[in-house]
Amino acid sequence: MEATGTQAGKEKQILAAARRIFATTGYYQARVEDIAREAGIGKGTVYEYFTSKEELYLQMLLEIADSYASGLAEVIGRPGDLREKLLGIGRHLRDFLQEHGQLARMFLQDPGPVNRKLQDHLLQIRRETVQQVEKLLAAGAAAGHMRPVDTGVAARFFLGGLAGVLLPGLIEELAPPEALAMTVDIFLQGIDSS
Amino acid sequence: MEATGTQAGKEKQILAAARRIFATTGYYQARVEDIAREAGIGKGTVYEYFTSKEELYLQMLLEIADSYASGLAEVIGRPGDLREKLLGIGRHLRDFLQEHGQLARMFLQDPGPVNRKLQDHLLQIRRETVQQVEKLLAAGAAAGHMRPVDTGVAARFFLGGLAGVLLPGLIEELAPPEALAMTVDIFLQGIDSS
DNA sequence: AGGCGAACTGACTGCTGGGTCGGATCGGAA
DNA sequence: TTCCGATCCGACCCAGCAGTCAGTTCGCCT
Repeated sequence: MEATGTQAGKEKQILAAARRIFATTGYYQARVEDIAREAGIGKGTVYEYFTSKEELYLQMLLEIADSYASGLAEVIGRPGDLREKLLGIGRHLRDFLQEHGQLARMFLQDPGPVNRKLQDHLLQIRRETVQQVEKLLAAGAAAGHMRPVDTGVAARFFLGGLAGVLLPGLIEELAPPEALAMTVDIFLQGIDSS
Repeated sequence: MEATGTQAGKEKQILAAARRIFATTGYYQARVEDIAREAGIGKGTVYEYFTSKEELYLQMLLEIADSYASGLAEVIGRPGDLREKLLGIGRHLRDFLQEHGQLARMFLQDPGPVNRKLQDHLLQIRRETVQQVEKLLAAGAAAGHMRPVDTGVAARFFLGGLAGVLLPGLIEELAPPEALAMTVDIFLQGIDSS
């Protein structure tokens, strides 16, 4: 009764613990008992809320993926010019990586029964993201000053480049704060036609 | 005696089998027995050549990583202007992903005792790659027409962007052949100052 | 107080799979 | 042909852990 845990909150509690444990050890090395301990409950209780380790893992990743996707959509929806929006996307990605850095790499984890089920969902999110950026670029093209590059390639290049600049910051050394703006600027000049 | 396997060749044989099995199932799902079967030998024999599953895995990944790194250095060393070299890097990455697509994601796999030991080596390779590209860019800057962007950010942006354009081709749909050149062009214009 | 169901628990079970090892097989030297 | 070391093999051993379940505690109602 000392920890947070009023009835339905227990599920959240377990998910949060799972996030921490899975993030540090990965799926296979994580023991359900560790997650239970981290959540301050008994192992059996985990199975009152989730039918299996795999299901718990799935639930956790989907939750995170969805929060990322909806956050991104919100950022893109905010008013502003192209540069402002691209910066917003970058910031959103940066914040996400800061919070879920270790978990993010799990989206690229090895295949297997666990991830098979995730693939469709994650692919869907990725497609949507690319499409949203494409739409931004198409709008920019319509507004004039943009040379006629393939928006699909440009969108993927931009997103991949962002990851290339931001992700290493977590595993290598911290990316300087101005790296984000630089990236956007290089990209913008890259597609500019003025 | 039907398969290839003359003495020292057996180690290569096992490594090749390991590559195939690990690529399809990932580290944890792969059973040593499967690898042995795939290599056409008994499970015990695997342990004549490798002390453990983990060591076999490590050996395999390091081999691939090194072949990637040395191939890249060779490509960069070839004479040609900046555009030609960047294209070469892209082609090299594309070919590598085509051959080792599934394994490539393993470099980003979950943490744990297995990968800990790899981290330094892979980080080293990544740093070298970034530095080599930085050097190319610095040379381009010296040669004149290039605005003064941070070469570190630009290099990471370029490499990440390449991966963003090429990797999805494997998991999503095939990247069109011209995507590579487009990527390089966008990037080049992005850093151009003429 | 007392009774009841819901929530919780961790000792226990069964299985999976890494690593071992005694014995089989091979191939070349004498 | 015989012998011997090197190589190969897979049945066996056992540690680790997901999932179960019989028993306990909790908290609410009467």
